[in-house]
Amino acid sequence: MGRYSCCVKQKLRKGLWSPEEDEKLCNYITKFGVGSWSSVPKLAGLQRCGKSCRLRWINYLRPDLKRGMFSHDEEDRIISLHQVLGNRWAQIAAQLPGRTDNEIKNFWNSSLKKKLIKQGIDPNTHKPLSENQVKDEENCTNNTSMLQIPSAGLMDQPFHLTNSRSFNSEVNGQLAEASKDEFVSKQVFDLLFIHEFQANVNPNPNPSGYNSEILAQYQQNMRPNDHRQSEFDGNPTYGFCSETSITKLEHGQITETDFASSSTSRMSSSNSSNVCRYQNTAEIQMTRMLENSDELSWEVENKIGSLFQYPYISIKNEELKSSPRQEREFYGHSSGDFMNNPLSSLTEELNGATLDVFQQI
DNA sequence: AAACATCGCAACCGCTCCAAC
DNA sequence: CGTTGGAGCGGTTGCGATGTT
Repeated sequence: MGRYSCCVKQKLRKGLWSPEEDEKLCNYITKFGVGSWSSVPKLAGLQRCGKSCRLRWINYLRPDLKRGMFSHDEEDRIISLHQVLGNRWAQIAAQLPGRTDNEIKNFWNSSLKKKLIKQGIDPNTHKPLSENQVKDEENCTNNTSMLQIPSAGLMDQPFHLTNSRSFNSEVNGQLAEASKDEFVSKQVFDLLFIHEFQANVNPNPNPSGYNSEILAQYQQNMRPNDHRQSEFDGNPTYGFCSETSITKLEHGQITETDFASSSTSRMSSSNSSNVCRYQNTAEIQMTRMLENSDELSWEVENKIGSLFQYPYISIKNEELKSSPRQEREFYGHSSGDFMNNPLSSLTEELNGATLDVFQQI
């Protein structure tokens, strides 16, 4: 049985918004703020559903929205963030003040994807494409969101996120789809790489997969923070996990460190103490990983590089506004770039370290 | 100039999550 | 503990603008 949209059900207006409707919505929200979206249309005198009003406000009418083309900086950040987050547009948008998830999603699908393919990079995996793949990618627009997570444990069994609700495990070149329940639940994926990474460097690896105790704790303790808290605050968010708690392994126990509430997630201005505090937090994370690791692949290293790059890029943005050349040199994924990172000592430490992780899931 | 193809963006749809009851 | 409704997310669609033949 199909579902009817709320607009159809209530015989409400659909389609493009007229300037008059925009004005009504703007006036209402400016006056009364956003309360319950479902009551907004009625109170604002609009023949629309609340959902439609919400979308119109968020994607178009919000005063803090940036307009116009994406800058080169934004482009780079989207690509880098997508490499880590996949199609989690809302989380990507949270790192780009003034941009909406919809806008970024459209920009990705219409422009960035093609750009990467032209550069010989698979937009899904962010890995180099073979010649045949380049042709295939150019010829067919495969909409499947296949995020290969190139993290350590997935070296032998790469994972593909086919969509946000299921994922595949590739074993010996064969894709075997499994429901999220057969694995560890979507939440674990939502913990993002660092969580995944840490879950797998637990000191008591279970050869059959994730340590069930740790996983249970993950599922119990960890969930992405409500993004609503940061969506409209107007402050740029910094730090990789601004909307996601991050965990530490302490004596086999998982404790929660809320990035959003730490100094790392938000900076009102450039401030060196923020750098230090971030670094401290990162070091806690990384040290714990190192304590439980022996070796890291280049993939893992790159991943970590990407992971810790964002906050620093943000800081650099503030610091290097007057020096576009330096700024430009910093972006990207080369090791040289990362060497300039205050966190570079961490990556140096990772070289030659061993990681006994991600045997399988 | 007209017809057709392609592109980009705004908006919609269907789903999940979660809080309230 | 099940149900309900609101909010939000990601995928998809529709349509106007632009380019090409």
